[in-house]
Amino acid sequence: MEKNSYILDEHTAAHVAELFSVFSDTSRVRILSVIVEQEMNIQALAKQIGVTESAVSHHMRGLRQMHIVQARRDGKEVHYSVVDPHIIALFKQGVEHVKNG
Amino acid sequence: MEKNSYILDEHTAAHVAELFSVFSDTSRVRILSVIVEQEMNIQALAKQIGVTESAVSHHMRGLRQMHIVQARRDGKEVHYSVVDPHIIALFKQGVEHVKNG
DNA sequence: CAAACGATTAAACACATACTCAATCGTTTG
DNA sequence: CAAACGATTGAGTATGTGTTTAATCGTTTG
Repeated sequence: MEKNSYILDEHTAAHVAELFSVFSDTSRVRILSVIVEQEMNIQALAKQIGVTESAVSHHMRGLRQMHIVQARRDGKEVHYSVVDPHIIALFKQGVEHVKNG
Repeated sequence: MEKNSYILDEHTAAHVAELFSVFSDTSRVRILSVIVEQEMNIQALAKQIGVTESAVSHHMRGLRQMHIVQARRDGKEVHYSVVDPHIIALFKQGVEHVKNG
């Protein structure tokens, strides 16, 4: 058994960090807490969170690029949701940890 | 059933974001990938990761303050490790998600 | 087809974060 | 008790990130 067999290589570690970064901002956490349960459009999210639609849209671009959210256009509105069950599970596990002390 | 019952309040969301921030940096992820499995001192970690001891120590201060790591002094050396099983599980779940595509 | 509306984008800014260097602390050991 | 060694801290810096404002895009509707 190698002595240093555990450490993650830089490349993998960077990806892990990138994944967790998704959940490392208060606004994004609030956005996700909603669209993990039900899809919602930019405007409604902006109103609930208390930031501009622009800010939400910026977050959504990042989340889209990371394949965390799915967009569905319906007329003028674009509805976002989270589909990947692994992502949902990871997020909820973090939330539960906080809620249970 | 309330329409907006899902959204996390700002305070809770901030704590969730803070928790996930622990895993949102490449160096910290590499540090944790080691001390989740075995305790290790600053110098050895610095060597493995390729940063200064100072940098590792700075990370450890943050991790200590968040109660993520435990320090054990042994002579001149301070050995760090992760003990909370919820934290370990959360971290490993993120790593697995990355490793399995 | 023009006005309205929701979403997106770009630019600019404020703030946070990770790092190194240098100085200092705490412990051991010659 | 002084030198050595590992760890910590503070200062300074460079880079990254979240936000807003203003302009523009895409779709619907009067």
